[in-house]
Amino acid sequence: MYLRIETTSGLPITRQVADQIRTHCAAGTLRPGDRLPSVRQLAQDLAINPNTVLRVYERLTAEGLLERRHGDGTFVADRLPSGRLKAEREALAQEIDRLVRRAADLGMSGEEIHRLFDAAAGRLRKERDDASRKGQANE
Amino acid sequence: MYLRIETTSGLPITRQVADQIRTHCAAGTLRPGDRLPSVRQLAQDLAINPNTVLRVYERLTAEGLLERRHGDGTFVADRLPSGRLKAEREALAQEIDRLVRRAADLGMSGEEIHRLFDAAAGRLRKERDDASRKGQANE
Amino acid sequence: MYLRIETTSGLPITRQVADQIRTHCAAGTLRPGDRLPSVRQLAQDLAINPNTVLRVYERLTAEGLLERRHGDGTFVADRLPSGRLKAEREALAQEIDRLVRRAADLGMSGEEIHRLFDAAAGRLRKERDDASRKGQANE
Amino acid sequence: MYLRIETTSGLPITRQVADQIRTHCAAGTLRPGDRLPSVRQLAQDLAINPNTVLRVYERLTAEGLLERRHGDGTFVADRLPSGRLKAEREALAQEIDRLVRRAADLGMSGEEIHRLFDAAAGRLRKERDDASRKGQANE
DNA sequence: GTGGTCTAGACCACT
DNA sequence: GTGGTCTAGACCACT
Repeated sequence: MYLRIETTSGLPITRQVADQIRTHCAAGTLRPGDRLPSVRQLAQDLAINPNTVLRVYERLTAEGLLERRHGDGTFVADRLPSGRLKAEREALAQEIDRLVRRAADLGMSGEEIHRLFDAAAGRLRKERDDASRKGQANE
Repeated sequence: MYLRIETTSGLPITRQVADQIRTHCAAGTLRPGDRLPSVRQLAQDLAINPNTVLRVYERLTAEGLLERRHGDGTFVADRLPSGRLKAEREALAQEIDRLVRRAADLGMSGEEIHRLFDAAAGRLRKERDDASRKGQANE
Repeated sequence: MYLRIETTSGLPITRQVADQIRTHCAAGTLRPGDRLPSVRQLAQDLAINPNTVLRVYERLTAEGLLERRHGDGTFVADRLPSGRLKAEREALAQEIDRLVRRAADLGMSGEEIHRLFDAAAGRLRKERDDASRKGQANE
Repeated sequence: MYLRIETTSGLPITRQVADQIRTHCAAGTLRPGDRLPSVRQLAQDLAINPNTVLRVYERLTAEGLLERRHGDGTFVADRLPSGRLKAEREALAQEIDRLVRRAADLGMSGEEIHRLFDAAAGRLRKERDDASRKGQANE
């Protein structure tokens, strides 16, 4: 599970982390019963305060997405609320709307945007290839 | 100048409004010397509190993007800080990065994203066509 | 709305405060649309940390019992989740169960417990009479 | 000695177990020199972690209520701290206060509370009768 | 004024 | 080790 915080995005840290966990649950990268990193561990990985992670876990637990077991750890709920993937895709579509609107305001053509998309997709593919190759090398 | 607020985006209202004004200045939709809507007017249009608009105008004035003329109104600065367009395009590229990353996490292919983008672009074109046709009718 | 914290009860402060607000909502002492004390105000009244109050309001909002309006205040939700009163009465019955069990373990007779109940009820009646008389005097 | 844990009460498990042992010592159900269940046994009976039981025994030993004899077991102290029963009854009276207050907040009359109490007492009597009858059968 | 986010740190409860 | 509660305090966003 890759999580990352973008300081430039303007979104509160808690929102960014929660969104990404929601995405992973919807996509199946996180499955029912999976253990999440401990509060302290994730806080250290993301270089944020443990209370901030705790707040995210609390909210997602209230949403029914996670389960916290005292003294044991935090887990993806056994029975995920339904319709997650659809909701996530709709949220994504809405973000694409926003982005296209902004690109249009900047006077970019459709082709330019497609090119930016492709460049971003390429960068991501490369980044993840590198990561997995490195992972193999470590084995 | 089209401005809109998305309550679902998670971004603070001030940030959304400021970003859009910055974009318009960078793109040339707003040009040096152009008058912005009055604080009260914009607040009413966006259905937000005037103080929120005021804070945006203050912030953009501090950035050198706007000029407030006492008793007259708020205007785009005569001499815009340079490099705005480039900065805006870079910010956009970064958002596209984030979005592609999220789409990938949701298990979407590059083609699917392009399709979503085209749909969004189509919707926007239609919306603006309608708006301008309606505008002509009003003249 | 009377709220009080008992340090001897062993229950976390957040739980005590949340329980009492739930009770008031179920009983109708707090009605849909009613404004709650501000986070800072309630924190001061109860002599606890504002973050603690905030956490209570957050949880009850997630439960659908309260609504927070940014920059405005916290309110009882317009449409309360149904079945609150029944749930509260059941919770109370369960507590009475616990208490009777403990009294029995202490070797108290049924009559003794009834007498304790009556004494407690008398004390409370007197306390609230005094409070309302004082309230009238202040007018 | 009957012990039970209520997950709905909001009280920490350690507190619940310790309270009940204190009650039994005050009431004389547990007498000086009596052997308590082993840490593992009690943990198994209550379906909790042995460390949790251990912490309770440690705490009550520090209070002077229990004595741990290395390699032998845990026992009620030979000389119990004085005034236990009175303290327990006062704690109970305080809980009744809390409960009456909450019932009043829920708009219940004194009669209703008495009725709830009688129902609870009846249930408990039946439960213990059944348990002792079953116990005789086992002999 | 109102709520919201985040950090830092102490101490507790459960496995 | 794990999560949970609470305090203190800084700074931000919205009415």
